[in-house]
Amino acid sequence: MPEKALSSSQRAIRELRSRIFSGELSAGSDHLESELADLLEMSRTPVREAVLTLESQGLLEMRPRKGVRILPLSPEDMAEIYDVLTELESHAAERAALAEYDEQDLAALARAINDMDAAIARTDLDKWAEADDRFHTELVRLGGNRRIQAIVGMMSDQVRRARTTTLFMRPLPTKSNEDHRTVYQAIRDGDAVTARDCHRKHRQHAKAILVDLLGKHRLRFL
Amino acid sequence: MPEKALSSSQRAIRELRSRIFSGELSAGSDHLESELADLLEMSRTPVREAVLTLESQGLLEMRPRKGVRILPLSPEDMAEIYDVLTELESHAAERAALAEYDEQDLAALARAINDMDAAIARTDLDKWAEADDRFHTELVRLGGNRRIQAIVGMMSDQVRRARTTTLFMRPLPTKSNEDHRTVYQAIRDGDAVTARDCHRKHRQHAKAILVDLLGKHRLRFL
DNA sequence: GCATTTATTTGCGTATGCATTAACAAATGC
DNA sequence: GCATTTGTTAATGCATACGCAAATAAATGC
Repeated sequence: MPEKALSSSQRAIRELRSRIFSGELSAGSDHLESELADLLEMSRTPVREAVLTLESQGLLEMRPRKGVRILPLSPEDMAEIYDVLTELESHAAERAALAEYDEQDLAALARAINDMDAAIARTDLDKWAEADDRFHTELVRLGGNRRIQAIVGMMSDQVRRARTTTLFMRPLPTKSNEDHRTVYQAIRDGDAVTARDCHRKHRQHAKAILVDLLGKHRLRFL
Repeated sequence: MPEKALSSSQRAIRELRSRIFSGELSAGSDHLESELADLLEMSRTPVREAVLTLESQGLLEMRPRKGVRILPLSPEDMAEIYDVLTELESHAAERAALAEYDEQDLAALARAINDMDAAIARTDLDKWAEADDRFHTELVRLGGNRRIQAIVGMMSDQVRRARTTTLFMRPLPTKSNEDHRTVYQAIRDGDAVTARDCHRKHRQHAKAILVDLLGKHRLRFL
């Protein structure tokens, strides 16, 4: 229960991330270090450390004398990110299938799938997105490669911002969950090839839909 | 020619990296921030910023009151890294094949292959390793995905340390260059599937050899 | 003699101040 | 009137300083 006592730098990272995702710090905007320090009610030092970290994660960019710039994502960026996610997640799916997990181990995965079904039935897109996130995170975790987990985590963060915008522009992702179930069964049955290929197609499909959507709506930046 | 004037933080990053790769800062060793500051002849602040960056790149770890620890790489770590490299590089190979490059564009790739042949003929393993690096870097560059370039760059850095040790324990990589040529030809001919699959097998093979080597020599950490 | 508590040291986290440098504006020369 | 130069401002990069928390050593009680 003494869950407190997070260092200012860590808080700065969390706060800045959250404000970037919420749009409070919008993409493309410039901010001074001192401005961010005021905003978070701490001094420049921890803010600077947080900004350094977030810069190396590709969320923003420090430009001397210009301020900190929240990086906008172009459709090309989204395509790049989806390609990385596609390759690394399908590898994770393959590995998960080879790991001989039992249903117990896969419970979280199954729950995420069910939650998505439930959310779709209620047309609750936010809940669906949350469960979808959970599915992918859990899948990668089951893959067992911690470097992949870290990379996918970073890339997913960047996608998350875009999803807020695009989620309500696309048709209900009803078919998506069929893919999830197939991947789940393949993992449970130890069918590595199917797990890999199916998840790969799933992600490639998602990428195609997104890129198409961005093109249709002339969304050059997010 | 006024190529100078690099910020202290940037210098700290370069210096620390170089000293980590050279072994001057050996894996597993602990160092105080102030100690590193003395070593680089600057104050703690830029060192701290550099350490933050290198930590997010997985080269070291900050442990409060314990100092910064140069992370050792276990065989499991190497396996993880190779899996990431395998997936992302084969994607790059696929994309490069689809990009319709002409021989002009692929000149650097061809040169790297020839340099490897030459190095093998002279049994110059260092030169071979350098050219091999060049081949993979160029391949990923041709793939066109900048995020993949960044990730592969980071992972390759980590492998580099291990390679210094293992390079002289393995047989001459004569067969390796056949793979490189096949990939090259597939890219030139626009054969994406072959480029992808062949490079994938190439990397998986390299991983197997390395892991086997580490196991044989009981190298638990590098 | 061992354990628990207290004191001391040591290193990190954060703040603050100063120096440096780039951007912008104004002024002067052509 | 335009360009080049100089001056001013403002934001960053870096260093120093301080407080706090943790690890270790010392000391006291049992």
